[in-house]
Parts: sequence; C-alpha cells; structure tokens
Amino acid sequence: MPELPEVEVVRAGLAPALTGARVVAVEVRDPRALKRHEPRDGSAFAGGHGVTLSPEAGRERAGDFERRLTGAVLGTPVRRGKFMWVPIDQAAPESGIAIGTQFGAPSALLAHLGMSGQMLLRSHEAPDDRHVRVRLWIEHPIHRELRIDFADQRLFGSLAIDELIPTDDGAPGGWGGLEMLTAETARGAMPSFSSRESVASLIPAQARHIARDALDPAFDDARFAAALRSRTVSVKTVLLDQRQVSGVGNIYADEALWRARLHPELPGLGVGPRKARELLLRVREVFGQALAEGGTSFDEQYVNVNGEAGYFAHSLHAYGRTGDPCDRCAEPLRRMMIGGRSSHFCARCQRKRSS
DNA sequence: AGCTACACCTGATAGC
DNA sequence: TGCTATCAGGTGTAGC
Repeated sequence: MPELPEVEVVRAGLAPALTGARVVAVEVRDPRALKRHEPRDGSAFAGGHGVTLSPEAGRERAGDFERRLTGAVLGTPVRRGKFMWVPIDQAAPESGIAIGTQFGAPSALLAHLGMSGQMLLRSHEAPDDRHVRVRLWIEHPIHRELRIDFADQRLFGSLAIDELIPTDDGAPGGWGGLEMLTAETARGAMPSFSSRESVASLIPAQARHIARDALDPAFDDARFAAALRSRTVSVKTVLLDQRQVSGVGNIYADEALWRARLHPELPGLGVGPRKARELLLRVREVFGQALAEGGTSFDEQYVNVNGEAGYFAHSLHAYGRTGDPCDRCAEPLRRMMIGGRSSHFCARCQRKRSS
C-alpha cells in the first residue's frame, strides 16, 4: 500500500501496538528484505545496493539485525512521506548499554513498504500470511503478546536499523509521536522516553535526503513552487521527486494533476505561480480524502495492519481509467508513459499551457 | 548538475 | 498446456 495515505494508515495502525512494546524475538526469513540494513561493524562480506546478496552476507546482515533489535523497547512510529521509523529506546540492551547511559547514538527501526510491502499485526498463534519476510515477536504492557509480520511480495521494501540524526531545519523529523505526546501530557502524565524521542527533531540518516511531505506543517510551499518552476522536466516528474516533496507516488500524482487541470507533460518551468500553489492544494486535498477512506487498494495486495483493504480506489478520477469518460468533460481519458511510468489524464481539460 | 535508463524482485495476465 | 512479453502502487545509482 505504498503512497503517503497508505503508509499513514499503517503507521497509525501500528502506533498503539508498538508504543512501549518490547521486542522479545526477531525472525529474519529472507535477508533480502534487509537490503537497507548495514551491519554495524560488518564489512567482512560486501553486498550493497543492487548487488545480489551472498549467503554469508545475508546471514551476517540478518544476525546483526536480530541482535540489535532483540530486547529493544519501541517508541511511537513516525512517518515522513513513504518512510516510517520506530525509535528504539536507548535503555534497551541493544548493545549492552545500561539504562540511563548517554553513550550510543539514537537509532530507529526504519521501514519502507516499496511496491508491495505490508505490516501485519497478528496474534502469536495466527497462521502465516503469504510472503512474510521478517517477523517481530513483541510484548506490550496492555496488548500483551503480538507479532509484527513484514510481508513483501516483490522485495522492493525493506527494514533496517538506522542511526537518527538531527533534521536540517530543526523541526520534527516527521508525523507521529506529537499527538501521542499531547495525549500523555493531557492526562497529566510525564512524557515517556519513547514519546520524547519521537517528537525530537531527528530523522534516520538514510532518509535525510527525503523532503518533508505535503501534509507536514513545516513544509515550505514557496520553496517547492520555486523549485518546480526552475525545472525543465515535466510537472509529473517533479511531483514524483521525493527530494522536492515526499509522499506522492504514481496514483496520487495523476489524481492531483487531474484535479489541478495540469497536463502531466507540462514542464515545471511552464507552471505559473498560482498553479504551483494550487497543485499543492490538490495534493493535500486528495491525500486527505484518501486517508479518510483508508487508502487505495486494487486487490488484496494493499492492506492495513489488520489485512483490510481501503476504499479510495472507487474515488479515483484518473489513475487506471484509460478510455473511461472524464468525470468533468466526458472526453475519454488517455494513457502515456512519462519517465517510465504510465500516466493517466484528460487531454481536453488538462492543459499543456498553465494559466 | 540535471536528466534518463536501468537494476532490484515476484506474480498476474494477455497473446501466440 | 506452456511459452514469452508486458505490466504493476518505488527507489537508488551509473552513465551520459
């Protein structure tokens, strides 16, 4: 389920189960699901991105991941765009560090769902789902024993333990944790370590190049508009560029462009200042509606933490509707490839000239 | 520096 | 039936 609304549905679904839970065991069934995980002082076996993992490198990677996560106490999951991470309490016996020690950089369990990743919340005795690659056995003070199963058919997604570093702008790393903290303080409780950690202005080192997403309060609209209007590539390519704005994927790019009446091939340079602002508005609008409907699911592939599909596929105006009449002007929708991805649009009401 | 093409995977479906 | 080609919601990087 992998664009911003789908990832947020997963994050919110995981939050109550993970916050304050202890990882009692970790089971890596397929080390290829850890392709972003760098073993701490490994390096005995190379095997970075794109390189097929040797059996030795796979075992080393899995072993390091299991050791560093087992025993960890988890915080509230945080999300920026399509990246999600769960802060790991430093009190965890991760590396034999005693409670209260200030040594050791803060770290998090980082997750990306890729094209087909799922995070499934299951009871300890529940039967296997298909394509489970990594399994966490956790114990929660209230919800007791649970399993978090990371299932991923295509293996473009991944889990990793990553270092947390300060954000460039000093604002929180992403969304999540903040509402947890306010709920705690509203109850008069002292914020826990985990919630304080999650609202800290930290981000996994691997996600440092990912821009804030369109729903982030600290997103800089003017900066995005300027960047868009300086690019020769198509407006759709810029929308998909996670360094400019994150969270937008192929579905919501097509939907936002349809709503803004912008032709996907229009160069960024050709988008006027007003249209640039409107485009952000449309991205937020479609994200908000998709979120309210539980995200977009075309089949059983994309589901929430309970394995349930979202309903937003019924509300799509452009994506996957080639040949259908445009909901605004009845012109049959067309499809073309842009940057290797299929794009769906109305050639009549989505203008190549911006107003 | 900016841009394009491709690699990384499995599985469903269409056409022969 | 069984082959091949194409397509799928994403990202990182090599090479121009």
